[in-house]
Parts: sequence; structure tokens; C-alpha cells
Amino acid sequence: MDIERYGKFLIFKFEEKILLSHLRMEGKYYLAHYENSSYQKGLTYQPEEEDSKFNKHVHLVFEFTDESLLLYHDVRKFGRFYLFTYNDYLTNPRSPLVKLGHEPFNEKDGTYLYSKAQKFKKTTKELLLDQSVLVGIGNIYADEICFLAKIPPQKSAFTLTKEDCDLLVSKTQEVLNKALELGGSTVRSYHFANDASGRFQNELNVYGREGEPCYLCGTPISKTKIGGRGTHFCAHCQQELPSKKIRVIGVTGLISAGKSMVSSAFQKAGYHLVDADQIAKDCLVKGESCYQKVLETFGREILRSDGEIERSKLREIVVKDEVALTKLNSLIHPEVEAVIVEKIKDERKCFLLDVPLLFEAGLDKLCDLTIFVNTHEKVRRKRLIARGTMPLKEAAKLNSSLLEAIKKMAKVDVIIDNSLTREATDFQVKSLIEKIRQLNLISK
DNA sequence: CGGTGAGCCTGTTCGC
DNA sequence: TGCGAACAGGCTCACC
Ligand SMILES: [Zn+2]
Repeated sequence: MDIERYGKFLIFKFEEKILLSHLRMEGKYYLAHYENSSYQKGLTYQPEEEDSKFNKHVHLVFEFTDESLLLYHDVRKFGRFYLFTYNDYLTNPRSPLVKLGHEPFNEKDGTYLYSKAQKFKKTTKELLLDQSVLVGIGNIYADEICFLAKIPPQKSAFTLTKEDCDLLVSKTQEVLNKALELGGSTVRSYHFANDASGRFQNELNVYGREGEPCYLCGTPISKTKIGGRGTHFCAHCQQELPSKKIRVIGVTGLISAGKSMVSSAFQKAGYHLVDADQIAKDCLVKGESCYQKVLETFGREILRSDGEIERSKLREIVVKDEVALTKLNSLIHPEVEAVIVEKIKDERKCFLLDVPLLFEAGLDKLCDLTIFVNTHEKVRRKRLIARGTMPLKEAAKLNSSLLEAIKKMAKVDVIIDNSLTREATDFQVKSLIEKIRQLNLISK
């Protein structure tokens, strides 16, 4: 006998009949055998123990010719069964299969989802949960998909772009594949002896994490109700872009987080790069704006024989002396800012400001949009979980630069996560650029 | 018509 | 410790 699956339905192909089975919330199947059966795999089913904790929820027992049993167990009795023939189970209007949408694994991109989204009156999350659009996405996974796609679950589905839908489809595949691989998500323990439970619950970014810090930005995860379902999201990571025209973009992030990759992608898209580090260097050249002031403050011992400032000496002083660092910054930052303001004057051009200390120097106020390039957070999280410690408790042990990073991330408009592959980062950047392009077209 | 909420069920958890 | 209320992974249908 054959068993197939379509969406959340199991299709039992008996000799003459088709039985459709939907487990709803808590339905489960157990392989079993009677006590003195020749078949010995699975658990021993003793129907005479009617009131046992387990048996009282067994509502159906399939007896097969090899004496194996299949028990249908469902605490809440939400599960449903439908009986059809081979002739009509795919076509009978009463068959739940006829209303089902596409299998997400077969989607090559977001074209189909986009076509559905445009006619959809409700939110993005409800679009994902609607089995007549895509099959197999439940409440946990809808939240996780929205999080990974950085789309607010409450966003009206018809406002989704084609790129949003591309991203949603690819994240759907990612989430469902991973969940299948790990045996699903066991979020409540209705499990009995010998029950295998899933492990995907350990991978959840938002579901069931209300009030806990977002793994990407540290913002406490929010919980609301959408379509009557508990809905979890990061109010910071899953934000819409500001609705003004975006001409000047500031990018920041820890050293070697991958900022250069982001800026080169923006340059390819026609943005003019403004490199604050380079400007700061240029200011210190003999005869330039900061040269004299820095010399007056730090003395002639920072000079090389040719009269130029030796930057490594300056760094040495500043690294161990916080007062000196503040002083140096107060000399350089206004100059850098003045140069940047001058450079971005041309209203017809778009600019990308690469500024390591974007917020510290107050340069975020020049930007229509700010981006933080984040890295290694996932790796950190994996380590924490592997050690069996709570991310929350460990938060205090984070090194200061990471703490700074998290503070910055809470201020920033967009976070690009560069912890995974180059391709993954590239995709985020490309879809961001496309989003900004669309936005600017509308707001013109 | 669209959107909301009740209903189906039982068990667990949380606050008083 | 007891006790009631809220809540739970899904989906349908009545009602406003
Ligand atoms: Zn976040």
C-alpha cells in the first residue's frame, strides 16, 4: 500500500479507496502491534487499557495483513479524515485537495506567489498560511519565513514586490527543508515514551521568543495576533524602509564585517562611494585641514622625517588614552563631515557613505537610510547553544565591540547579515537595492 | 463582501 | 496546593 503527501494531507492509497488524513494540531501516527502478535515493531498496543493516558486518545486503529497496526492518536480530536475513490479524490469538489495551492519546493521563483499576492486582501503572514496559495506552511514557519525575509508579518500582501515574493519563496524552501531535516518543531510536550521529537525548535528565531533579544539586533521580539494566530516578529529587523526618497545611504559595521562587499554592490548600481576613512586620511596630509590642529595637540613627535603625520604613532597614543581619542575625534570629525556634506551636494546623484563610526560621529543625520553590516552573530549563537547556555545569560559576556554593534543595530534602518555565504549576503544587498529603486520610483 | 471571532477538544502553564 | 483563565502547532463557518 502506498502513502503520499500533499501539503499537510496524507493520502492513504488502499486497494479500492483513498483515505485523506489531516493531523491538524496534534494528530500523530504510531506504528504498533498487539501483545501476542507475530509483528513486533513499534509499540505494544493493549486496547483493554481504555483509560490509560495514551490509549484514551487513540481514535483509529488500522489493522494490516502483516499484523502491523497503525494507531491514530489525537488529544484534541482536531484531525480530519476524508474517504474518496481513485476516480474522484483529486476532482470531487468536496475533496480538500482540490483547493490546495502549489507545493513550495516546486517554485523556481516568486512569480506565482506574486500573482496570488496582488489579489490577496489580507496580510503577508495570512498569505503564507493560506493553503490555497502555498501548501505546508504553518504558524511557526510563517513567522520564521517573515523574519528571514525581513518582511513585517502585518504588511498587506498586495504591497509585496516581485523581489519580496522571490525572497519569501526562497526562505520558505529554506525553512521547510531545514525543519524536515531536523524532524519538525516540537514546541509542546505532548509526547509519550519512545516519541521522537523534532529539533527545529532550537533553530527558531522568533516563534516562542517573545521578549527575548533578537539574534540579529538585540531588540526584544514582539508578539501580536494576526488572523487570530499568535505572531512573533522583530519590530526592528522586519521594518518597512522609510517612505521618503532615498538618495544618501550610510553603511557601517565592525571591521571586516563585509562593508566593502556591500559598497561595491551599491557602486555597481550607480551609487557614488564616499569613504570616510579615506577622507580622514586625506585631512591629515601636510597642508590639509586637520594637519595643523592635530600637530598642535599631539606635538611634533608624531611626525615623520618628511614632515607628514605618522598615522601609526597617532594610533598608538590614542589606543591607550581615551581623552586623547576624544580630542582627536573632535578635531577630525567636523572636518570629515564638512567634506562629506560638500561631496553629496549634487541632488541628482545618489551616494553611499562608508563610515565606520556613522552614529558616533553623528553622520547618520546626513543619511536617508542607514545600513549595518552584521557578521558572525549566528556563529556566536551556535556556540552558545552548543555550550548549553542561554543567549540571555551570555549577553553580559559579549565583548564590548559586539555590544556597541548591537546598540548601533537598534538605531539602524536595515541590517545586512553577512554571517553565511557570500551569495546569501549578495542576495540581501541586491534585493535591498531593488527595494530602494522601487521606492524611489514611487516617491518621485 | 470582508473581516473577526467562535468553535472544535484536551492538556499545560501561569497567575492569584 | 488549588483553581480558573489563557493559551496551544489548524481550519471552517456563522455572524456582523
Ligand atoms: Zn532584530
